[in-house]
Amino acid sequence: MKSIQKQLDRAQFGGKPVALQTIERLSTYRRVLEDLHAKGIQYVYSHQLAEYVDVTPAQLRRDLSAFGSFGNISRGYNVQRLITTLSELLGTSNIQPVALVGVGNLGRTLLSYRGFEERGFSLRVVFDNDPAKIGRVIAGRRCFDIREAETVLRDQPVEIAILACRPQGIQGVVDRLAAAGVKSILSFVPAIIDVPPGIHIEMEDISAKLEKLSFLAKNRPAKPAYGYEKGRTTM
Amino acid sequence: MKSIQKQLDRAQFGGKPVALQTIERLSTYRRVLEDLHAKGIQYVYSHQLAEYVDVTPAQLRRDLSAFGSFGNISRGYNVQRLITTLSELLGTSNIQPVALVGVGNLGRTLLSYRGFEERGFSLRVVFDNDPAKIGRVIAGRRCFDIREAETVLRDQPVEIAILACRPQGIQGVVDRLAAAGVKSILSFVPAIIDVPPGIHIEMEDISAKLEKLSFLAKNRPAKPAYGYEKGRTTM
DNA sequence: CTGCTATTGTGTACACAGTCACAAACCGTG
DNA sequence: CACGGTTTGTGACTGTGTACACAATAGCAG
Ligand SMILES: NC(=O)c1ccc[n+]([C@@H]2O[C@H](COP(=O)([O-])OP(=O)(O)OC[C@H]3O[C@@H](n4cnc5c(N)ncnc54)[C@H](O)[C@@H]3O)[C@@H](O)[C@H]2O)c1
Ligand SMILES: NC(=O)c1ccc[n+]([C@@H]2O[C@H](COP(=O)([O-])OP(=O)(O)OC[C@H]3O[C@@H](n4cnc5c(N)ncnc54)[C@H](O)[C@@H]3O)[C@@H](O)[C@H]2O)c1
Repeated sequence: MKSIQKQLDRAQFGGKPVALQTIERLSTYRRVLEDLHAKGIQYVYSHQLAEYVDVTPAQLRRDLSAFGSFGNISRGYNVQRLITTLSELLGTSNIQPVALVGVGNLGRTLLSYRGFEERGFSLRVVFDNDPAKIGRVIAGRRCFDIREAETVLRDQPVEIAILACRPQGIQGVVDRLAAAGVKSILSFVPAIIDVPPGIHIEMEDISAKLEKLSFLAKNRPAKPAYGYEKGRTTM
Repeated sequence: MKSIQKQLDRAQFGGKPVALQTIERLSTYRRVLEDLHAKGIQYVYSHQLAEYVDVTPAQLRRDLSAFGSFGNISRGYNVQRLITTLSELLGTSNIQPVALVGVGNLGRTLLSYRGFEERGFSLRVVFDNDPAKIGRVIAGRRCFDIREAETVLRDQPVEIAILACRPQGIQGVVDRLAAAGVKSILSFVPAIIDVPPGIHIEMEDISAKLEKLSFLAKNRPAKPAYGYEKGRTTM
């Protein structure tokens, strides 16, 4: 019985290492840019966009510079073009199929959520291990036996999977998905998992986030108003 | 229109600054310790626990040392005692009431989830702004009008709230909660929020995590097998 | 064409999380 | 009682993410 926290703290792009935090900020930039685009704004300066995202302008420019030069030196960044660029970097230019394992309460909620499509993802392939669910159509998707993952994903390959099943036997699920070519996994399951080589697993432990918030609620910085600035949070 | 990513990257404990990542690891330690406890293990060495969590033993000891000295020098850490200590630090020794805003698909899923109780949280107070839901009892909780937040939370104070509502008017919701004494907020809503002073907001943007995973799936490190060790992931 | 202003991209400096390595403390054993 | 073995807690160091500050560049006005 083991587990990890670290697993991979750097990504690669064009041979150069990129901080994972940079990738996470790209999502934020893209979302804010979408809002600006919806407002008809065509160009934006780094200091403007940076203020929206509450990041220093230098941080924003440095983040982008890891992938190339996208700014016009005295017009700033073309909103439309930057959105396209970021989408390409994140791999969401075209809508991307995603697999879901576990069609319980959480799984069904995710299936009926429309927000994913807007961000370039589509929960297309659905698995479970409950005979009562296998073969049935749930939220428009036919539910497959998890044991057939390799077969099903051969016809309809996916790179990303979401885990919303019970902890029991989850290791087998992960190994199966890895064998079927899945590259990345988002897990809502609070269980310890051996990560197969070449796979990246992202944990979404809601209880852990609550614990963090609980700590912060009880250990507030002693001096509430000293150089304090109203912060902002995105998304 | 603004937003943030940073907002607060250090916590405080006893006047000393503590890295936020340390807090997050405490959750992991506690979870693994619970498993060990369930197995009847009474003492554990830092190098053992560290291996389960895939952290260096020094990291583990350093994390704990930010809060005191809990280890017996040649017996290691008392599992039971360390669980208690971590629970106290995280503020989950006694079950803690949490408010939920928005009883839609996601909200109802969270309400019916039993995992929170096991980790020391209880979704007790429920709000919405839909007249069809206000006053009704949903999953055993009576649903209140969000506009009455301040009144309701005066009788039943909570420090933590979860947002599972629509983005529209979310700023008003946050301000109301802050005025009602809420200290920490976990938001599933992909919207830009002005954070009132003294409040901490944690974003849970599932689409952003998928984007990160998409990037990693497409930009895999060039050399798959070079000094590679099978990693582990917890929870 | 020249000078002025404003912005991008980046070399450099800094701060800090994570690692190393060791002194101090404890235990068991002979 | 001494001693080798083992572990904790922590000073010192390193790696790296972020911030600063400036050179290079573009536009524009006169
Ligand atoms: N519901 C929530 O709000 C919530 C919140 C945080 C985390 N989680 C976690 O998400 C997971 C799912 O939660 P839920 O409330 O939907 O549970 P659930 O019991 O309602 O649904 C679980 C589903 O997964 C299926 N399943 C179980 N084992 C499987 C396997 N090995 N392979 C394929 N399918 C399998 C079951 O048949 C069932 O349909 C749990 O691990 C839970 O801890 C849930
Ligand atoms: N459902 C998912 O899987 C999922 C995943 C990620 C993020 N989210 C986000 O979570 C939020 C909720 O998602 P959902 O699928 O449950 O939506 P939903 O429409 O089913 O439910 C939203 C609920 O919030 C209530 N509400 C709206 N505005 C409110 C306000 N100002 N104050 C109080 N209550 C209000 C509505 O009356 C409704 O009951 C959305 O912002 C969504 O983007 C959902």
